[in-house]
Amino acid sequence: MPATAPEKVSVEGLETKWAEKWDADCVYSFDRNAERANIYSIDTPPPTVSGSLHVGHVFSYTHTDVVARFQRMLGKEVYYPMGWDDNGLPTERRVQNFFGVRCDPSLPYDANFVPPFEGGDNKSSKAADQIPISRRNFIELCEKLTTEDEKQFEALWRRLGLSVDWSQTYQTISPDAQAVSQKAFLKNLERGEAYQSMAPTLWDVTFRTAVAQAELEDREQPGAYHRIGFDGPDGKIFIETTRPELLPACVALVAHPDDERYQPLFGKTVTTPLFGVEVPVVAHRLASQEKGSGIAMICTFGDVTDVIWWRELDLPNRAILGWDGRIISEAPDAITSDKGKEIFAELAGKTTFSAKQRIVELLQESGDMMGEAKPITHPVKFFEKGDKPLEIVSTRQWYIRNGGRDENLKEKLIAQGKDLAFHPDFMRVRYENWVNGLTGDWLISRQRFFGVPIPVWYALDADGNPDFDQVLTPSHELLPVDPSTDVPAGYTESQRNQPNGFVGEVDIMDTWATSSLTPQLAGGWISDPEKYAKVFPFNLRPQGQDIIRTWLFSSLLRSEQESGELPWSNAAISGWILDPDRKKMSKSKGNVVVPAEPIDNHGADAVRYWAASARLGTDAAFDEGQMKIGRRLAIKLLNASKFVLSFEPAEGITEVTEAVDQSLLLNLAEVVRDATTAFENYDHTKALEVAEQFFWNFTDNYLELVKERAYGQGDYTPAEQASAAVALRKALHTMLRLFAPFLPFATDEVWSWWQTDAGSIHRAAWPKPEELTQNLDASNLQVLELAKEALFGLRKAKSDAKVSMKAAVESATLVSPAAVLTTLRLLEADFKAVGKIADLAFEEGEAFSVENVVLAEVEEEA
RNA sequence: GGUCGUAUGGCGCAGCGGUAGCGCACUUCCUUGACAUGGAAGGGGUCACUGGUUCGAUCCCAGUUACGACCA
Repeated sequence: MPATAPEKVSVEGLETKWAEKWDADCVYSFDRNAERANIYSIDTPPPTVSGSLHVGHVFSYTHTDVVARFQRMLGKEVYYPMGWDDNGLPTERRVQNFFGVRCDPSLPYDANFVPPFEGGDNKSSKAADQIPISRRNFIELCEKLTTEDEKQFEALWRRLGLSVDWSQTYQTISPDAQAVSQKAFLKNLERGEAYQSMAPTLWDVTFRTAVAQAELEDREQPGAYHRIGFDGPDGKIFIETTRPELLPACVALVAHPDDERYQPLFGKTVTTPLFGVEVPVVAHRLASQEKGSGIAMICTFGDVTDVIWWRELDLPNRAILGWDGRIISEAPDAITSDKGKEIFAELAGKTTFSAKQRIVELLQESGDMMGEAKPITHPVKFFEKGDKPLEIVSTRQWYIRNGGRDENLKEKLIAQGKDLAFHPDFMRVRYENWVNGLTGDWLISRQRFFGVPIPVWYALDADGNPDFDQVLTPSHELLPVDPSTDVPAGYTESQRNQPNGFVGEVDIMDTWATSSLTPQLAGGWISDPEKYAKVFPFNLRPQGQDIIRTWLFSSLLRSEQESGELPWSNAAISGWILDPDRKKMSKSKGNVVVPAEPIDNHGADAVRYWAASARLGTDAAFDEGQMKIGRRLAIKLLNASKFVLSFEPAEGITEVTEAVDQSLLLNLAEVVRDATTAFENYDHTKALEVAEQFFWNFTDNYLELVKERAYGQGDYTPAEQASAAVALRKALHTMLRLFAPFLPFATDEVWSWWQTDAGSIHRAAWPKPEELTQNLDASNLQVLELAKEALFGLRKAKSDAKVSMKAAVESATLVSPAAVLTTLRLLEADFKAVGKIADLAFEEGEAFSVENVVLAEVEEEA
């Protein structure tokens, strides 16, 4: 096939040219008519569109893309969709600040609503200045805003060369996503996997919402031990507490059962200072003998240990904290003394901070507190997005069973995890640790306004009080519903909030309740069951290691509950991008690199090369040096290809006859084998490495050695010339395809110079070793390596003589081990040509070298 | 504190039970016919530390230290 390479080749401008061409030719379109067995489907992570992109995204998405491209070339029909995550707090805040609105689900939908402004500076605006609008209006604004963000993301992904089918996209707040989320919940409810419960709940006072185990983090906080005396049967008993303000919520004192100091007190009672409440002294294994005085007060509720004690020891509930994090107005019934009631009345309405100050003053006045508070630092639980410590408040919440309280389910989930191929394998441990460490079911209700509503109503009794046991649900065809505006079957809107009527659930679902359904969302569980059957279970879930406990776990759980099967067969876990100081890149550290920059500076293929050079599960540095190497590779590929294609085989000859030419193809066949195995094992770095190593050997050694012959000048027969030219083309044809997943732009550019009828390289067949080795003598495998050794000797001789590689040589002797001398003699003509040697002798020796070099007379330049 | 991972030339990384490799950087050399966004030849590491297994360990095992991530 004739080739038409440009005069001067360049990597500049390839991104735009090829992104447009691929789009126009639908190179990456998914053909839904393919057989299931021949489909490779990817559960792409939906990026948070209201967040900003950084190079970490480029890194991990490239890992997925090289796999997608490999599978496509293997002949698989690749389902590679893109999702946009616009459900959740980051988007909620952005919409609030951008449009100056806030979501209030109690308001009706206003079809003609116009926001007060557009383009807020994205800094937090005051709630008082925000116009309250209905949930539907809010979601519409969200879609409006995120559409812009999605365009930017898509443009970047196209520049990077992700082979996504852009007709397959979804949004996590879209009506379809809401329907999927609600249907899955309703089915959980029908099967008894979702339930509501009144229980102590970790509560964020800023966001005024319950928080799940997966959203917690511990932070070291300053605190102080206060030494407080309780009146016991034989005098004062001192406890040390960091939360004296919870004294009115005290229900018991607790010590370790083995603690001899307190054993005599077990079963007796003591009296709380200030409030005069009689509380028992109890024993529990979780009480620490070393901490403080070894005896602690149990309050409802100071921390999660209090909850455990309260539950296991069957203690009363004397909660004193409200949803706003302030002391409630009504004192617990246990406080009966006038003095106690008086003090409590003074505390009511105070924040925990000022309540603590006041209590300490009172304790010091009454002499119940010993000395001053002792400052300490200790770990305190926070909502990962919050900045105030979590409180524990008793509320009614919705839960989904997750194995935290069910050993059978836990075992099933662990077993499912063992069937999932993690890449790298050790990442499974993180999943198992999380499952084994679950302490309770998944709290999925959130007291927020923006999100997917929990699709239920409750019947009201004759007094207008909700009967939470009478849950009213919509039929699946009506989804999505919003209980704050829609009406349950059998009721009318006029019955809302009326005695014997109904009330809509106001809570929304945890964003993970929707994100855990990305396989169902991306596959079209509701919207396109036919497609869903073709793509589910997915072949690949790519994701970060930090969200194994959340996204991976919850997705696996939902699929297990819904269909009893794994949602994917492979999970590819990418590492982090570290800045040059080896610190994790994150917005808060201010060390984020915007992805457009490296693409501008080095080109997409170069950036992809850098990303693809890092193995799955391994953190990588942001390394521009690596991108320069990738760029050099892409440029070299263009130049070498142009050169290779400049050699036309002599008319009608297609045979590769020369030993060194056969050796090249035999070696390449091994590389194809290795690269294929590596890719099949999700080891893309290995696949890249072997291809790259071969390529540089190809240009530096083989190409140099045979180019004189390929020119056809000198004493070469047409068969010898053609042997080189044919081998060069075959090798190029294969190497381009090996590089295609990594350098999609440069490879398709070269491909287009000569494979004019074959379409995009990205739909070409992945190379097979057999394509190369037909009619070859396998014993020639080592010839290329020998030639290389001899070539090194030749170059060293010239380099030592400090002359150009092209300096003419009158005579020289090639010394080599006897065993290979015969083989080397076959290459005499090539050696003489590349070394410009007039007279080449061969001689036996221990190692390869070139001796007795006599340089030709050089005419002195004037 | 627990779990997992990492520790190899200045930097970034491969590797393997038999006394170390690649790329960048560095030194020296090469001007013209694919490529100066190039080519060639070199120098440089007791493979974190301590024990153990082995004929032999950078590679296997145990422990220590440092760094990172996740969890508490």
